[in-house]
Amino acid sequence: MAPKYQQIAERLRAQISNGSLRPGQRLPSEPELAAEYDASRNTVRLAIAALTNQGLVTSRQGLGTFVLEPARPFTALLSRTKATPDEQHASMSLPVVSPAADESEMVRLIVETGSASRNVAERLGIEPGDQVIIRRSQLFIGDVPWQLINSYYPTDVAKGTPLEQAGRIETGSVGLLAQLGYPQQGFVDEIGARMPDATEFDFFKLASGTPVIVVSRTSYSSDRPIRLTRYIYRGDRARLLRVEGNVPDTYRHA
Amino acid sequence: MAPKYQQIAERLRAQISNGSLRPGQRLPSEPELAAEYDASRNTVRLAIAALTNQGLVTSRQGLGTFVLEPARPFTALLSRTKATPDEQHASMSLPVVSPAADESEMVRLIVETGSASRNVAERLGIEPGDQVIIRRSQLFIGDVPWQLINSYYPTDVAKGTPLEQAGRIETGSVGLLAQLGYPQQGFVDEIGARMPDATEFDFFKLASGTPVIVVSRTSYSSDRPIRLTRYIYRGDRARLLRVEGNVPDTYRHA
DNA sequence: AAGTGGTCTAGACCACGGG
DNA sequence: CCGTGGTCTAGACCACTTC
Repeated sequence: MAPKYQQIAERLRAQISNGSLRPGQRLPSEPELAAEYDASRNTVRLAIAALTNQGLVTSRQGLGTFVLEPARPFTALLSRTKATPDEQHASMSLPVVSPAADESEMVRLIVETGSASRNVAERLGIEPGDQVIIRRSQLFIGDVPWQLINSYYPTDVAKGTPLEQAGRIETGSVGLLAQLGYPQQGFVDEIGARMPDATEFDFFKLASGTPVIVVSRTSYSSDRPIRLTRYIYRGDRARLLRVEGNVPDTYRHA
Repeated sequence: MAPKYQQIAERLRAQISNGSLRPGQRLPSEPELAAEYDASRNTVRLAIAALTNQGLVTSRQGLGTFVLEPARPFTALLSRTKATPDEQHASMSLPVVSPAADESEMVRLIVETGSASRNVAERLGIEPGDQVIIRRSQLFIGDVPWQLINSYYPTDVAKGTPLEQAGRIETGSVGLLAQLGYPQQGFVDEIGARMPDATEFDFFKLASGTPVIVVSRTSYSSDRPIRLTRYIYRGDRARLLRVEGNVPDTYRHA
């Protein structure tokens, strides 16, 4: 015999998946559910908490609890079959293939100096606590928060360069690094998922229970790491696409 | 003024991050915390639920609530600079680089026939509901559940072949497909993250709040999809590694 | 003002794990 | 046995939204 709150959650889940509770629709209020299932309001709230953690519903004070729309994922390319390495590295962000890349728009860029955490130091080949120059960007597609980008540069690479200033880098940061004597010759991507921190939670307006995907790209020039870039996406709306070998052109799953 | 349960959560979070509560250590019991913070036990439980959802602690009935060990991630390779395409595709699973691949061990393989979901059908170029042959594997590293692999084959490809039988494929499934007239010529990877379903939750013995990473690989032969393989990892212990261009050999971050 | 979810209390009994 | 977390109740008051 499953606990009562799990039974209530199961009934509501079933109503959501069979369509009798549609996306956007309001659930019965907590007192109504309590009466319907002969339970206390706290027990009903336990059931709703379970559904919230699974990303099925979201509650708003004063309004009610609503079935979430299934997320339409955006897709970012990790590689392109036909792009030259230059093209592939020119853009600061990973290219977006769906929907149209034109909608992409950067709205905020913060440049600051900080000390390297253990993880950052390890990848940049410096000591934890060493100064690094950090460029933080927030990108939107239309008005939807799409990704956070945090780039870390060793001080000896970026000190006294336009990288230290806020504002767009006209030639692209890869081009600028090449001009500075650090042509990008390769990179390593590490891909992981975790629960968001408070900043990420707020930026993406996440529902509780939604993870983020993190792509950590360490770029190298002549065997020396020159940059670490972290691309952070909300897990429920991002798909990373990678193509290898010959595949038909019809792989663009919406 | 933040709600009391958030204040309690914040205090406990601070004790965890500053080391006064160490990984593996038991938290004070719920009645003790209630007394310490002059709160009811339900309020303490709200605070603990918040920490659980963030993957910081886990509770076990009859024992207590414990600070989780920070996960030591395993790393799987999405690409290798020096491997030939054949080497790269020979293994059913993505190669593990850390720790030693020798520890990898498959313990369970189930082969069944089912009907294609919308997502599977779309990628295999068939109709939803069409029959597909499904091979499900569970892999461990040592005795740690490491990944789930679900492979979907169109019936006209796999019907009457060893793919339909349980048991290892001696030449590797890619070699077998080539013998059957479907040499693998390319693939598309789609990478995403989501919260686990019940099967995944049990297999990985996940704590509430841990996402899974899913790599969906569609393999093509002569412009025709011949297989869809889903590699499912627990998000807190998996890192996917991808190398492009020339990088030093020291990128093996433990 | 009325209805919603958010927070909180002070109890109760149950299920599990270890001595 | 006892102490742990798991479930559940029946209230209360607060904060937010809409009318």
